[in-house]
Amino acid sequence: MEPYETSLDVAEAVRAQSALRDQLDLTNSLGTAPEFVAGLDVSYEVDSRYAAAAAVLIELRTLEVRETAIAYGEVTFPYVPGLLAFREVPILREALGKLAGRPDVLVCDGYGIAHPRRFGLACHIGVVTGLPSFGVAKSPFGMQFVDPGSQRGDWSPIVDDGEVLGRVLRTQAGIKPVFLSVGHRVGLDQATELTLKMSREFRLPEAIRKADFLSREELRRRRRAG
DNA sequence: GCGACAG
DNA sequence: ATCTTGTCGC
Repeated sequence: MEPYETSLDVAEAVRAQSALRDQLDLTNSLGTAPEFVAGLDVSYEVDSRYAAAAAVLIELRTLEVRETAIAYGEVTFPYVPGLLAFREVPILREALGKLAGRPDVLVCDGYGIAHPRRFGLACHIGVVTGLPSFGVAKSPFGMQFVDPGSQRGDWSPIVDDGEVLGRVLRTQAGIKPVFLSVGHRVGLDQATELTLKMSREFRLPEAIRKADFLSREELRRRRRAG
């Protein structure tokens, strides 16, 4: 069974998710100094059927963009909370495949293991690419947490059923925090460190921000072209 | 049964 | 996610 074939219904997707979860590696395999991160994001047309995905490769040391890639196409799977990956992974992989450079780690707009079935978008992307990955989400997704301190770098645990699944992390003083969780082959401390490193100026990590802008720009460009 | 619900 | 104006603030 192909993990993301277009004909899956919700029940089949849940089963496919469960099968993929068996391949999840929660061990940190990032070295002390990863060099390149690829940020991923998807923007949708108004009809929510066609979308643009962006992959932005940035150099961690400088936060400068090294390379970008775009994919555009129809998204068939509906948005179902907990199954976002079945909607976004195919087009994200297409964008990723256009990158010539190889990222050391991927950052997704969404959740990793802080997920109802412990297997969010960042886990999917990590497992299917084999690359280390983690997720940075903008809203709680029903997760239980207490507000972290107001300073940059302050965090509090995301807990579900007594399990620590991630962190609510303040990336900018006095600004709404982000919701961090690991995807694949990355430790929570490493993901936290990378997120802070990439969020020097804004709430969201640069790689995700750039991917967001780029995918939106692609939609605008196509609208203007016809 | 009803509301909540990453993007 | 996306539809949307003005507005407050640096």
